[in-house]
Amino acid sequence: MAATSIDEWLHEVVKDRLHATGQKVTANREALVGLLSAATRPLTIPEIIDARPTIAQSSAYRNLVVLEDAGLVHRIVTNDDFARYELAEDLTGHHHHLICSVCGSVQDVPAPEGLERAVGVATKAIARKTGFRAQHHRIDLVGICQGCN
Amino acid sequence: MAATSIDEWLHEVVKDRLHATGQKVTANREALVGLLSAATRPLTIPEIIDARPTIAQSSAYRNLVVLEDAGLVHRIVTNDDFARYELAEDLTGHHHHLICSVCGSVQDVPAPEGLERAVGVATKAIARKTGFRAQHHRIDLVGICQGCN
DNA sequence: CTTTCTGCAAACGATTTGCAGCAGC
DNA sequence: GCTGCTGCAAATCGTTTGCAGAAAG
Repeated sequence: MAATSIDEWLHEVVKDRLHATGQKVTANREALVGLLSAATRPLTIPEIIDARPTIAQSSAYRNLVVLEDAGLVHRIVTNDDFARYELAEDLTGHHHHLICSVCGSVQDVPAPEGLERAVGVATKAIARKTGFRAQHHRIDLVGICQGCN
Repeated sequence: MAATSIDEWLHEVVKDRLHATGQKVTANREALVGLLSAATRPLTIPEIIDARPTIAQSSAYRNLVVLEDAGLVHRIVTNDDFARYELAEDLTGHHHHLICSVCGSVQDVPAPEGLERAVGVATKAIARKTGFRAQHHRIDLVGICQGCN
């Protein structure tokens, strides 16, 4: 089965950004991007290793750093034991996270437009008052996920 | 010099909540709350130990867990090396965080009213769509602080 | 061919924990 | 006085790193 055009586009982007930072395209790196791209939520290292046991844990950590430096991957830290990784937002679209306070799971949710507008307004007001120049923002809803209800 | 009435109220709350969870009031615990209450931003363990070198590091970690379980303290994890601690929001008022991507510092900022309203609307819409029942939210602006400009 | 990646195993470092003595109540 | 806190030092565990052989370009 041929790859979809979206996958081809993604692999093109991966190649470009890796080369731009002087890195090579390898099977491990493509597998990592493929995994993250297929997930609808940020993944932990154990989840990644479970899904691709042939990737050594140290290689996973190392490559996720490389991919993050290349601007392809974003690392998220919650109160959970493990960090989580997702594709950069310019590849997935802007979104926020629903974090379950019971089971610790993290779920993606598209950013509501009204909320984004309000953040923009607030950001400007804060810049005026404090001199803080925001580059981006992060909104988490913490609560109880459907599965834990 | 007598303690201010606010401090007395705070110590009363600390006593009540510690007792409610079967814990004792100790000098270390009061010192920790006092430090966090005086700060206008969440503090790291090194900052806390610097300010009160008589508290053993392990006691600081242990007591912050106790205070968190008592609902007095809130633990925050950023991408920085250390976790940060602040008083629970029902003691300080609802606020958000400005996180500097250069120096890693974290600064408190009061929650703008319009933004809170938009979050409330978005939360309801998300609950309807996904079944996620939000208990609270967290908004971080990531950017460059005044000092790093 | 040269440079960079990979896997293994060892190192690192923030946080946690066991234990013997001290303090809250 | 009994229970639970404190400090010290050792253990834990997610993450990072050194090194020798393998792959990318």
